Formats: sequence, structure tokens, C-alpha cells
Amino acid sequence: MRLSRFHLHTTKETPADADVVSQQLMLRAGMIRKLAAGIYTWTPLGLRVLRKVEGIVREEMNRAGALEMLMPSVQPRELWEETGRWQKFGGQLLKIRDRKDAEFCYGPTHEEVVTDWARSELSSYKQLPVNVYQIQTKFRDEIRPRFGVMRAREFLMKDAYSFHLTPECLARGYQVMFDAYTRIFERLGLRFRAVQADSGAIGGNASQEFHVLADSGEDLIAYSTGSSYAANVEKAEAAAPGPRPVAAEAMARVATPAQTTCEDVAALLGLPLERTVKSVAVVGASGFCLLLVRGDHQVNEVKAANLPAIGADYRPATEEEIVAHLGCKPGFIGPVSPQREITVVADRTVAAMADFVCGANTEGFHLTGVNFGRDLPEPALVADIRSVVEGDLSPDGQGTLALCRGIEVGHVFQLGQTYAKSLGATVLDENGAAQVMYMGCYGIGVSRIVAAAIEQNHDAAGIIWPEPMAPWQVAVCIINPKNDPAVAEAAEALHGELQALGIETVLDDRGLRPGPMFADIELLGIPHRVVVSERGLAAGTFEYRARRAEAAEALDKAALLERLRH
RNA sequence: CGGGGUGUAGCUCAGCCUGGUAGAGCGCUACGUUCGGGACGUAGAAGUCGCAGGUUCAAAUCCUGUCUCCCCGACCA
Repeated sequence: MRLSRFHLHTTKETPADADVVSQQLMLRAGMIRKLAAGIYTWTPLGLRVLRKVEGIVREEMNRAGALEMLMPSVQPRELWEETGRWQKFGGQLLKIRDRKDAEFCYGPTHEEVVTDWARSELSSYKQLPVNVYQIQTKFRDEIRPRFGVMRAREFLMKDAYSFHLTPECLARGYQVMFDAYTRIFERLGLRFRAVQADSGAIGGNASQEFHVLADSGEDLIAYSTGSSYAANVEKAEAAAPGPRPVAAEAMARVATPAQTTCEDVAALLGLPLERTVKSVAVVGASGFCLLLVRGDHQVNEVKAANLPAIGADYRPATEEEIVAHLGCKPGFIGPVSPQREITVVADRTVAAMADFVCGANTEGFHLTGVNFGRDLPEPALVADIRSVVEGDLSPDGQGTLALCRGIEVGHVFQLGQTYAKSLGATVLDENGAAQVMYMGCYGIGVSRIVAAAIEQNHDAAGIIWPEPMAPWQVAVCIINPKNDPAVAEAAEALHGELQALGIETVLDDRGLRPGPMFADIELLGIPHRVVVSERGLAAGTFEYRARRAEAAEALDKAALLERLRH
């Protein structure tokens, strides 16, 4: 490819409204252009990268035995009514009407469509298992699209769906996908981690996420330093605490006139924060609840919502509700002697504490030396409701937990029968009886991977593509061709030679001065740069520099080819 | 959806407070000089100032409405 004939449009200035590195660099390199909020055009340059990712995903899906298909992006309301998701999906569902006023949505995902396909297409257990996938544009009307292509409304996704007769078969198919995903991210050359995930609103059992590790990631991941355990913080557990020590202190009321946080109370009393208990008032499925976590811990909202007693629709209690139930304003509330009957849910860590400090339900006072079973009843419910913190013991007992940030780029789910049941997708088993199929679904954010790769791999000069994703592997730069026609000729020849070797090469024949030319090539993140100049020709060498290298080196052609061929 | 901001040349922005002939830098076009890390000169092209009303002799500027886009908080590949 000749750069002079490739539409490249780079800018020196960073666009004002780009707030993450990947978005800034993608805009500066001219990979994407914004059309509307969360909606982007992929330019010829950007598309080359997107296609690279897509190609690897496709190859590995095919290798894993999945069959590519293409489903409609526009889907009828009726189908979504069958699963109840026309309402349940909420505002993210972009609803549209046709000229006859019939309602449709722009597909945010394809469980409905693929299950509809399966129920009409699959009739015998002999056709199972089957895994179909597509790489397609999806639309989710995000409340607040941001971070460029990383959290866009329109995005490119690979989504696969598998159908099975039994849960065991589903588990096997799930593992096949898990392995395929691992290969995909390895091949892409990204540092990533597979983590256990909360299965969230989609429901289902086993669920794991694949995260590209990057400090700018939106997700927090906990991983063990001593084992392979890793989980999204939404889900991550710490090892269960040991048995509760014997009570040693008497309960006492202490004045804490202005201390409304555990930190302040601990500081005033000269006690470690680990001795305090934080009380969080919420209203959930079983009414007014007090969630107790240790002072240095945080309530994990996902874990709390997963408790039947709390439920997904829980909310923080209002100040009025708190006063009505506890007789005290927030800041001094606690589980001891509430005004009315309340449900107390203690984190496992709290349940294992003795002689702790908590609010006294009287403004300006806290209690010390508090003990369950003596000063207040044992909690109604003991559960894991806190987020893990750095240093917690890994749940498998091996190592401690550390935290890092990640960008979710893949998600594998065992859906079970949820959708197959509501849409009536059955096959006949060997006894001729209709069986509801078991389903798995497996997503990869193709366009998001491009941004994630940049978040993980960039420097002050621009993007540093992992080779498998680079728009070209090699850039051949021509310096001062006007002085000596031999320079351009040598560059052309080298370009042709590399192409013939199957190395994707771009020839920078734009005739720019070296400064702007090098700056562009670095911004674009092309892994290998070869400079052809009068100087080099005279010495019989080419100047080679890897994108990450500190300095360039002069190589003769044999050495250069060797280097570029690996 | 709540809170805050923004909209002026392809891009980054000034001008608005205090109404009076629409600006700069980058980019673009032509010519010349330059030519190994974002050169320089000369000449140019380019904006119904988001949109619609209103006030005024006069509106980018003041008022009202509306839309867009962005930022901060709850959903997600």
C-alpha cells in the first residue's frame, strides 16, 4: 500500500472532547470519526484494525466448531414480548416504527432471534449440540455514551449461542468457548485475564468475563497472588473469617459529638478501623434492613442485590425512614436497640467480630464493646455482602487478593433454559419426548477490543499496536527522494519485496519532511519502521527501528529481512 | 433522568460581560526557498456565529424557546 494513495488524516491537536487515551489517539490517527453521541464512522485506517480483530475472532470461532451466520439487526416487537424483554430491557432498547406503524427494535443482543431460529430449525437431539455466531453491529441506547468506541451506543460485537440437550453438554460447550476465547486474546497479543463474573440480569449459572488489563479500565478485578483465582470485584469473595472470639469487654456508651464516620470514631477512640462496624440502611424485599460491614469495608451492591431478603430493586433508606426505624439520624445509627423491628444482615466478617464499635442510635454517641448474642440478637442473616479489599485471603486459601483494573472485552455465560423455555425451543430426545434446550451465550466486544488494546499499549508518541492488530506490520519511509532518484527506487523495491514475502507493508511516499512523517508513523503505531535514505544507500544499509525500541539500527538487507520475518 | 457546561472557518479556540464592517493558530490551495524529528516567505480559498422567535436604528453579543454535543452520578460487550 502506498500512503500517498491511502486516505490518512492525522492531527497534532488532541480533540477537545476526548477524555480517554484510546479515543484521543484513535481520533488523532484518524481511525474513527464521530457522527453523533456514541456513534462513529470507521475510516479506512480504523477498519483495517477492526478487521484484524474480527479475523482472529472468526478464525478461532470456526476452529472451535462454531458456525457463522448473520441475523437481522432490526427485530420485531412481538418476539421481544415473548421473553418479556420489550419492557424489561428498559431504555437501552432502541425502539423504532416502520411505515405501517409496526414496532421494532434495533438489536442490542440476539437471544430472541437466535432462539426463534432454533425453535423452528432444530427438532432432534441429533442436531445438537450446535453453536452459531455472528459478527454484527449492535445498538444499545446507553444513558451516557462515553470513552469513544469503548462505550459507544453502536458497536461491533461477536455473539455466539450454543444449544444443548443436557446441562452436561452445555458445560462442555461452555468450556470449548472459554478455551477459544483464551486463544483469541492470546493471539491478539493482549495482556488479559479471565475472571469469574456475576451473571447479572441475563440470568444463568456459570459466567466468566475476559478483561484486558489496563489502568484506565472501568472494572475492578481481584486476583490471587498465589493461585489462579480471579473474579470481578462485583463477585470476588475472600476466604471466610475464623470463629468469633469470646467477648471480653462490657458494652459502653461513648460521646462522639461530631464523629459520623467509622474513620473519625476510630481515630477519636484510638482504635483500629477494623474494630468498628458500619451500618448501611436500605429498603429492600423484606423492608427496612440494616447492612453491617466492618468499618474498613464497603457494601457490595451486587452481592446485596443477590440476597433474596434484599432483592435487585433495593435502594438506600431515606433519612425519614432511618429516623422512624432507628430513632436517630444517619451518622450514629447501629443495630443495637432499634425503635422498630428491622432486619439485620451482617457480613461474615462482622458476624465473626467481638467487642466492636457501632452507632448508638442516639445522636452524638457510639457504643463500644458490643457483642452479638449479648447486647443484641444474632443477626437475622449472615452473608458475604462486602467487596474484597487488597490483602484479603484468597477463597481457595492460596495467596492473598490483589486488585487491578480491566476492560471487559468478552463474556461467556451458561444461560440454561431461560430463553428456550419462554420461546418454547424444544427438541425430541431419543425417547421421542420434547425437551427444552439448554443454551449458552458468548460475546466479544470487537470494536471495544481496538480501544482496549490502545489503552493497554501506547506512549507519548501514539499507539503501539500488538502486531496481530496493526494496520500494517512495516512502514517503509522515503527520505529526500528528490536528491537522488535511487532512494525512491530502493524503497519501492523493498516495499515490493516485503509484500511478496507476505509482510503487510505500507510505503510512505507522501514526500513529507522526516519530522512529520516519523510522527505520523509513530502515532499510527506501526510495529516496524524502515527508513530508506541517500545516506543508507551509500552505506548499503537500511535504518530499522521497532516501535518500542529506544533507537534505530543500521542493517543490511539480509539482516533486515531476517528481522522482519522473525 | 438529575446536576454543570458547550455550540463562531475542516480542527483547536478568542470575540459575548460593556450591541456598531467576524478574528487567530493549525490545516487546505498556488508559487518559491527549504529537506534526517511536526521549516519559511508571498499570495489565496474558506464561517447565513446550532436553530427559531423576540428586543433594538443595529444582535455572534441582550431576552425567550428549542436542539446538539460534552462533563459528574445509577445500566453494560
